[in-house]
Amino acid sequence: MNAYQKFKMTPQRIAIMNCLGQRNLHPTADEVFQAVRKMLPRISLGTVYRNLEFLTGNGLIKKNEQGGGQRRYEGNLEKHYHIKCTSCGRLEDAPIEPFESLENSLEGLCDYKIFECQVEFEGLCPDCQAKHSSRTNSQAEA
Amino acid sequence: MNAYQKFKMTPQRIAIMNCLGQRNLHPTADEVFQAVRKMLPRISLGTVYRNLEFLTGNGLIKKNEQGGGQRRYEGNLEKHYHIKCTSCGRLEDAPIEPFESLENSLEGLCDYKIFECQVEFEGLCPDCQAKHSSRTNSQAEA
DNA sequence: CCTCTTAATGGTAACAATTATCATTTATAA
DNA sequence: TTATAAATGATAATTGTTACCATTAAGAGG
Ligand SMILES: [Mn+2]
Ligand SMILES: [Mn+2]
Ligand SMILES: [Zn+2]
Ligand SMILES: [Zn+2]
Repeated sequence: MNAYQKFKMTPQRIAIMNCLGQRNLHPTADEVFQAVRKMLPRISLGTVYRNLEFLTGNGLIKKNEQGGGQRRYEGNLEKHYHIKCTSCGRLEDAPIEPFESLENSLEGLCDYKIFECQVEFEGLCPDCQAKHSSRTNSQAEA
Repeated sequence: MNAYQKFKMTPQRIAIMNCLGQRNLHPTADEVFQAVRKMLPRISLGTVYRNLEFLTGNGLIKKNEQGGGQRRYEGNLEKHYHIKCTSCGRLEDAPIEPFESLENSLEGLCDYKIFECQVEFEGLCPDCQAKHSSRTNSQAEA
């Protein structure tokens, strides 16, 4: 019995899972809503929020709460780090393995019971670097 | 000339800075508002937001956008990691030094221009551990 | 001291993301 | 079937944040 079948998977939940199935995709609730309503035109945004929460709570997807803006969700359950573009908000998986030593580094150093360690690199994506340098150039020209 | 004096520091801005002066304190905008209005009863929440943004933009304080909930601010400008209690939301500084190797680990591995690396440990604070175990106990008793 | 100019403020309305509510629909099981 | 419970869609409410704008405060000459 696969983990999937332990839960009541309604058509709405399946559609949401499918939308998150691909790797390195981190849509917001509204982006999931827009994608899913192509298959289920009558689905409501509330149902999307409710089920993103349900699926997260049951460990079928992951919620990404970092970043001031909207919450993001993903289907990639493997431990990994993220890179965020501070200019356009783009979020993607970082192409490195998690640091074993980092995860355990607080052992015995504080009274918290640590479960997880979120790592998010911040920088400029290639597109935004291009935009930024072209803007600098045109300013120099003017 | 101290960095402070390069900017017009209104009484409101000074009060906000004072509120953030202590280490290991990460109040939300509203918590800053509540604290500051004890000194300046006529200050408005909009002014607090506006100036938290101003002070962040000028590097006098730091904004903490991680965590789904409210934004948090702090006066501690040194690079450091955080621990967040997933139960009560408490946020504090992690008692370890940043990992040099982590910060540079993406060098040459992606096309982003990386500036920063945010690290946030997640777990249960001592208080919430106590609450949680006492609840478990009373369930066992019942 | 007066103006003039500009920046900052307080108060409030608008906004966007998320959550709550509730009547209706759907699934499950006696 | 009928009964029961869970999930949904539609929409209202809430929350954190931003935008707006008339008023106030601060400087810079004169
Ligand atoms: Mn990811
Ligand atoms: Mn801190
Ligand atoms: Zn970008
Ligand atoms: Zn706690």
